[in-house]
Order: sequence, then structure tokens, then C-alpha cells
Amino acid sequence: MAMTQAVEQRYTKPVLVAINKPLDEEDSLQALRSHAMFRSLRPKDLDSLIQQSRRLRLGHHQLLYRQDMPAHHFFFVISGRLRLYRLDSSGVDRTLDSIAPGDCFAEVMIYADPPRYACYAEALKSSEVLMIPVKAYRDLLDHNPEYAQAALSHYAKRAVTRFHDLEIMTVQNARDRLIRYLIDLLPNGAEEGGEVELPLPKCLVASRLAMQPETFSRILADLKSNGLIRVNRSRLLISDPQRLIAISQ
Amino acid sequence: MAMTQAVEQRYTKPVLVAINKPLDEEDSLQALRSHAMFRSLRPKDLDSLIQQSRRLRLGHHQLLYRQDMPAHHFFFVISGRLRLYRLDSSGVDRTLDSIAPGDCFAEVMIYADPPRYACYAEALKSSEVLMIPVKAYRDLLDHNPEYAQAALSHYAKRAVTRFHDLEIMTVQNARDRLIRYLIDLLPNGAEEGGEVELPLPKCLVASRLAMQPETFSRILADLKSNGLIRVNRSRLLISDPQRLIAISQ
DNA sequence: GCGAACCGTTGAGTTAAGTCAATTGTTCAC
DNA sequence: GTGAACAATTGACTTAACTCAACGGTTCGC
Repeated sequence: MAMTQAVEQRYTKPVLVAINKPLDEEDSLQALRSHAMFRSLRPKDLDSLIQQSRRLRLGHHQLLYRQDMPAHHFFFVISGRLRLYRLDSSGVDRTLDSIAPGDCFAEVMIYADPPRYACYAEALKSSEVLMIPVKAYRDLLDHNPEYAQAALSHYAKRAVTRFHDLEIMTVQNARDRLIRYLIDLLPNGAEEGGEVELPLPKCLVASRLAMQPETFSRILADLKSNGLIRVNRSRLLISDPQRLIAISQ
Repeated sequence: MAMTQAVEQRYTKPVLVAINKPLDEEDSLQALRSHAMFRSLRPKDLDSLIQQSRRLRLGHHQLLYRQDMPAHHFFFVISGRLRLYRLDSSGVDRTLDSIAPGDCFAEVMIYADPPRYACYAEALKSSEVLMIPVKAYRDLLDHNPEYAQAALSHYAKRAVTRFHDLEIMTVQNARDRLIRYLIDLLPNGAEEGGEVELPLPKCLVASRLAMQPETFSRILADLKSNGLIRVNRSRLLISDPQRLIAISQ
């Protein structure tokens, strides 16, 4: 109960009040210009969209928005890293996604009705995001139907990714879920090994994979002792992905 | 190993060879005309799309497509019910979604590159689907940018739904996952109770929720004995959803 | 530079969920 | 209609994962 109250209290705290910065540094928006949602935009339209947006600086652990809050903006990550999570009625924090520079999030809100954020978003470290008004982007699409193609392609990819995430979570045991997660972190799939960096602190990866931090730690220790991975902080060396997959039966 | 071989053997079996029927029964395509992806299409264009499509009749347990197969078509369910599932390397069957009449599936393949089905699709009972060529729909969008808007709205909704499905799966214990699943089946959310029908046989709901059929059965029996639900075959009566949510802490 | 937080790891004990097996009820094909 | 396959349930047992607790190692604020 005390927990529940704490959660509700958080709803009343103001968010989206971070310091905004002038948007004169063109170079740092290069990534934006090459994102699937924006790269087909005419410079004039993109500039107009950027003009209507605000650049936010977020500190470590700073909350950007809350679940159920009306969603008037979506976001593009310029630098840093964020995570999406939900709180359930008993206050348990469940991590759903992490977002890297060059990615968009909450962009599906463009067509939600009523538009409300489906989760919390917070900075995992000092970060910069571009806060784009949903209405501005929608207007752009409404007046330039040819732009919808690019957005469509991005949205389809997003749906595929979410489907894939769901697929991992239907794996019934913790070890195999973790192995699947690690394989997916490899840039080239399962073909060849490589070093991967966990996109989240270990305790949050655990939460993302629906297991306890202790379980996560034990599985990793076990994989390590079997020579399947090497662990250096949040960097993992996977030398033989095929063997890892074989282990997961 | 024997299992693995069986799986691979299935890959070689021909699919998509069901009997096609003439598309003269206009009435049964009414649902198609009101679907978000098609309702804004001019009659001429919709008719042309339908002309290029084939209507398939699928028998009980008949396979429609296999995971990893090149995806040249997406589908609209006219009648019956289908399920999407994946097989892992050891042959375990994991159910990912069920699809009701009036719904589309594999439609995200329009923008996949290369387009390959991400899972298996099979009929849960005798069903009819419309098999729409990906290329035909893409051409329609390419030549009529104004149509993209409708597709965009549908794709955004799809991404939101998948995100929500993922969210349920990060719930760590089987009972709470099942309760969340049941609540979501209620048409009016958690506000008032009602009777819901499981969209899948119980053993497949269990698979969808990453638990064993025995566990599913035991949890349901327990909820029943606590007066939280009434069970009649695949129909469940949820009289007090709020109490059910409270139980799941 | 020091202590307080926090993160990650490890150990010990407990519990939820999986496994195996037996039984009944249903559905379906012939 | 009958028997074979399958779906669902229940019991007994095992095990994977959770919980609680203690303990190093880092990081961060002062």
C-alpha cells in the first residue's frame, strides 16, 4: 500500500521541464537526417519540424515522461541512452526497452487515440533528446502524403522488432531467454562471434528478461565457467555463438 | 536430434496449395472493406486488389506458411481462426498470436527486406483467408500516396499491441501473467466484468503465456475455487475484474 | 579522500513451476 | 457408433528460479 501511494505520488510530479538548448549545432542532428522517418523529408520541411521541436538535456535517472500521461510529443535520441519501463500496481519496475542514439521512441503515438504514453521513459545516463510535437509530424504527413511511405517502412520494422521481442519472452526458461537475448545483441546474428555491450545495467537486463538479478548473475557465471562467454563488466565476448545456441537445446 | 530432423522435414513439404474459390461472394468480403488498411481505398482499387488475390480454404490444422519462407503474400481472415507460432531448434512449439476473422496478419512483410515469414501460420479450425500479393498492395501505395495514411495508422496500432503483449510477458510469475491476459480479453478493459472466450485451446494459451498446460490448468482451478472466475469450457466468466487485479498484487 | 549508495556476486533455504504419469472427457475419423 | 487421438485435469515428485541475507567492488557526492 505504501508502495502504491509512492507510485501515485510520482504521477503528480512535473516532468518534461528539462532545460532546452538552441538548435544551432547542426552536426549533432546529422543522425536525425539519416533516420528512416526523416531522411526523405525535403530540407525545408525537416528544418521546419526541427524548429517546432525542442532539444532536451536529461540528467542521470531523469524522468522524461510517465505512463498514462497525454502524449503530445515523440522523441529522437541525440546522445546518451534511455530506457522504457512500466510500474505495476505493487510498484515493481519492469524494463521493456532501451534506446540508443539515432533511435526514435514513442513515435507510434502519432496514431494513438487518445495518445497516452504506454510506459515511463527515463535517461540511463546524461542524455540529449529531440522532443518532436506529434501534431507537427502528423501535419507534415497530412500535407505530404508521399512522406508516409518512409514512416510506414519504419513502423513496419518496429512491429517486426516487437514481435521478435515477444518471441524471446515465450521461451520458458531463464537461461534460454538470456542466451537468445545475447545472440540477438551480436550485430551479425549468430554467424560469427564478437564482443557485445549490454545496453542496460545487468539488473535491468534481468528485469527485461523477466528474471531476478541473482538469477541473471548465476546464469552468466555458469556460461562463463563453461567457457561459452567471457565477461568484462558490461562487455561480453561471445566466441562461438553456435555452441551457445546448441547449449540452449 | 530426431525432433530436429522432423522439423527440418516439415520445411520441405509444400504449402500454400489450398483450393482457391471464385471471389464472387461479395458479402463475405464486407469485413475486408471496413478494415483500417482497406476502407479508404477507392472501390476500383480495392476491386483490383481483390482480383489479384486468391481466396484460400484451410482445413483444421492446415499449415498456411512456414517460418523463414519467402513472404510474397499477406493475409486477411474471412472466417475461422488461425494461430502464429514458432518452432525452436529442439522442436518446441511456441504460440505467439491468434487471429480472428476481420484481422490481417503478416502484413508487416510489405516492408521487410528480404521478406520472410517470421513464424508458422496454421488454421485452428476450418478457415477462409484472402491471400493478398505483397507487391500488389505496395504498388497501390506507391501510386496512391494518400492511401499510406490508413496503412500507417494500422501499423502504428500493431506496434502498440505488440508492445503491450511484450509488457505482459515481462511479468515474472505465471499466475499474474495469466490474470493480465484474462483482463485484456475483456472487451471493456477492467471496468466491468463479463464472459470471455479463450481465443485458443487452453494448452496453446499456456504456450502463449510461457507456461506448461498443467500450470495453466492449476492456476485456473485455483482462481475458480477462490470464486474469482467461473469456467465453462473455453468460456470464462469474470464477475469482478478489479478483485482479480488486486489478487495479482 | 572518505563514506554512503548502489551494483553485482555468492550462499542457503524456500517456493513456484516444471516433469512424469495416470485418468477422464471430447472430438473426430472411419 | 465405436475406437483412436487428443485435450484437460489431477497427483506425486523434482528442479529451476525466487527470496533473503551477507559481502566485495565501484561510483558518486561532499
